Amino acid sequence: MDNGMPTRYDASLSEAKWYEAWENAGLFKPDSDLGKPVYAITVPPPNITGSLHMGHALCYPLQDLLGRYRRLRGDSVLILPGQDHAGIATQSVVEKQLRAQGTSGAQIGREAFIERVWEWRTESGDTILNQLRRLGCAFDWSRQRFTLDDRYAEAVLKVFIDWFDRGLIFRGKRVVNWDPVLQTSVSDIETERKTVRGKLTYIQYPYADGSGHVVIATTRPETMLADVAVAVHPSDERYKDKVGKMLVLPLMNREIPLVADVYPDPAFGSGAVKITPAHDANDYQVGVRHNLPMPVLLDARAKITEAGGPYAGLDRLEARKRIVADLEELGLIEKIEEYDIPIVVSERSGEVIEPLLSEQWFCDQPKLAEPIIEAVKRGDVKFHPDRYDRIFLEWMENIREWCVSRQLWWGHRIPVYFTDDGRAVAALSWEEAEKKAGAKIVRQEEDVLDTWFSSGLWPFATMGWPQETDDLKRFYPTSTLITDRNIINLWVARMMMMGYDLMGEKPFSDVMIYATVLREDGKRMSKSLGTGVDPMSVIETLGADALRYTLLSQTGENQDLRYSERRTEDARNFCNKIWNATRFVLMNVDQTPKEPSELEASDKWLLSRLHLTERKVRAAYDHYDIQSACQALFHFFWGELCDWYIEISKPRLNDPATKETPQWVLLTAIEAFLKMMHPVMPHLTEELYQHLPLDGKAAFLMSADWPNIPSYYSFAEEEASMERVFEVTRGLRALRASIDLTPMKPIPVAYYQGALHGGEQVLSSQAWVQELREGKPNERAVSSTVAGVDLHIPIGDIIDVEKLCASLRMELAKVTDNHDKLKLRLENPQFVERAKPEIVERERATLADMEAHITKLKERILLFTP
RNA sequence: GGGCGGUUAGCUCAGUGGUAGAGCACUUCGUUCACACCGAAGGGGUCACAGGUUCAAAUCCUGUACCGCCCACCA
Repeated sequence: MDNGMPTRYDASLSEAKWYEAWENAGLFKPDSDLGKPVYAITVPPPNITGSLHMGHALCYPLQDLLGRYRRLRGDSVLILPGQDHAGIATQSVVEKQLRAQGTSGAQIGREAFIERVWEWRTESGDTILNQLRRLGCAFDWSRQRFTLDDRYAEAVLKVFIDWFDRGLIFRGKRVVNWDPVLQTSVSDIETERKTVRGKLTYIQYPYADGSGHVVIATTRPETMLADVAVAVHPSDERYKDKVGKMLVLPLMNREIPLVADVYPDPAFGSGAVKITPAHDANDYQVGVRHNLPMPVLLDARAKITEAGGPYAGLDRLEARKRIVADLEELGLIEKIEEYDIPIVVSERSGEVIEPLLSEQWFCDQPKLAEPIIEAVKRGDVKFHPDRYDRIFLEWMENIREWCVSRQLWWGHRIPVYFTDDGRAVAALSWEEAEKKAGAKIVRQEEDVLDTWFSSGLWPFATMGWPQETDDLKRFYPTSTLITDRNIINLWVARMMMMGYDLMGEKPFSDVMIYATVLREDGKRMSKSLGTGVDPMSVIETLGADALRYTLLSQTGENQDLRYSERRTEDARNFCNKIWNATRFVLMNVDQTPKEPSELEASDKWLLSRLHLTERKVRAAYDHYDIQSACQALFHFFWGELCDWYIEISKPRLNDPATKETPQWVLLTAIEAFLKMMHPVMPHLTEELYQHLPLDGKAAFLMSADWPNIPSYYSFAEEEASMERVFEVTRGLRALRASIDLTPMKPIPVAYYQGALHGGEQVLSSQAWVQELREGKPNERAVSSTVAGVDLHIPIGDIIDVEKLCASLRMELAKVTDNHDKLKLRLENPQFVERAKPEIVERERATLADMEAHITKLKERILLFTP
């Protein structure tokens, strides 16, 4: 009878088993039936340096959920995973390893270094992918891609060459973010803005003609060595007659001009700004406008160059101290103030970023952005939540050139070759470059491309582009992109630009932005601070499905999600509840029951709820509103199927003459529920599905169809009457509990007056009521009224009369209070006039009920008052 | 400086005009053969604040405060 199923669900037994079974059955690959609608996701590639964190444990199962859902709905689904070489992140990890071994990249050279990185990748690169398997992600591993695979790399170079030839990529001198430790330019996303307490130093720059001085303020005094001007606002009265004069740059004894420019804010400090074009993006603009020289003061390691004269060779911070001291000695320091300085820090090295003028490769994003803006405005690509439409558009409209070159080794080397006569051509190889240039090539560009350049091709390079593969034809454009909000601009925008430009079509239709997973206290999880929760250890103790449910059931339009392990325990309990309820059904059903011709009210009620649940869940999944789907499923299963239907049907199940109908209803409900729950809890549902005695079921739940709940399972009348029955049942239980003040045996008899709508059976099946009678008892009883039904439980004299009266009076006070308020409202002519008629009608009925209730309460109080 | 999100029960959050909801936690009761990772009954909220619109506001409008995130060239 117990069919061998233990009383607790053991996640560790099921999870590995079913994952392997699915994979062996080839279920992670798209259906070969070309007639089916397609659903495709190219999964955001995790870094090869990565290991799983809670954000991943949400993001990847979310994609798995969508894939599994669409599969059940009958689509041919492709979920294509892969990895990103993550240039700067990976290179800095390997550099660190080399340093620990007492060597460095510079020492072993480019080729040996790259070899080392590849070695490291094969060693530990697949860790995170295996962790995704552990989470149950049904991804098509046979199509797995890596951004440095040969074919992928060729696609990257082809794009570069194409854009170079079309003038969309060009070389230029700009002020970029320079990381002095990693010695490369870095993108804005690889930097972090902070404010630190520092000093603002006011320095006097004397006029060359001896007519006094100008005071400038700076947070980086050492940059003065490369100053080429001082700027003031043209409208600034204080300098009206001084513009054009020359100043003597202290310490360097160089003459620099006082220029008028719109950049300085006259309200700030003295209104005069020192101009260092090579080390500040604003100053650079001023330098360009006034055609000023741009001496570079810092080298790649942020040491002072020859341009710094006597300070050459010093580190910038050392130079800063010396310069302030020297100026002090000269009496040129006006004052030094404590000041909150905004600084930019490299995410990878932690070092303060130096703005540095250097020669880099740039991509003309403003040009590429044009079609994107139109597309989003047209609704070609939609964001979820939709507020991101505007945020995205705003950024696209203000987009700037993109520095695509990195001074790294790990990545796609820029395919630009220089000829002996100084020209640059882009080509796939040295030979091709010579042919293309018609000249001798002397060297190839050393820099590599920004990681985002290659990941921007992800939706189509993974499918074999630039070849016209079958996958591309079938699955591009993809359906949904799931990502976190931090990389909308850096990654999503690039995929859009590259997709529209190179494929002539959007890369995906929907972009879903998921919540940031925070700690329980609302703070960020930080790996370096050790405040993160490790998903793998949670999976070990509570199971992958419980973790998935925890995160997915909190996924909607919210921007943050607080993770609490307690919630995963609740989710585990839910798994167990599903396990045991199904176990109960299996203990009572040994073969497929036939669909009955006649249903009782409770059967119709459950089927009706099932029907409604299916509609809710489907709509919720369709709108990425996973939390509503989970809520509907939880409520249906625990609150309706378990709490009510199973209990109600027990007497019928125990009688061979009546058991078949509830058997069929239970099996129908369980099967449908498992299917709907499957995208969230794939392992548990598969395990249970395999036990179900269903004729002609699919080999795997994973490959089954979405449940078909016919609309004739909708029974409004039975729903309403059963709800009333439940209310009465709860009322009787409450009545029982209210007299349980003293030890009580089961109630021998309960009375009722009023229409039970077929609920007699439900009430008498309650084991604690031995007999149910219609009418009113002659003896003393406690009573209450629920849903228009009077309930009485005879009590003899074993009761605390005072306590009972007190609680009756409290109830009376409460009801009277509500009654008076409602009455007042109904006496207000404006309410009766202006409110919707059905509202007024309803309120009148409520008032009548309240009046009846009050009368009864008064009677009952009298009954117990001596 | 600009923009966005949030503020509802002890905790985590649903709830877009009609007398406040869920899960957990808490209190009391209960080991009747699916499940104690369970069941039953309870207690608990002037819906951040101030105005306004409306017969009616957690819900719509305006403003304020606090928390968080994003963007930004103030030395």
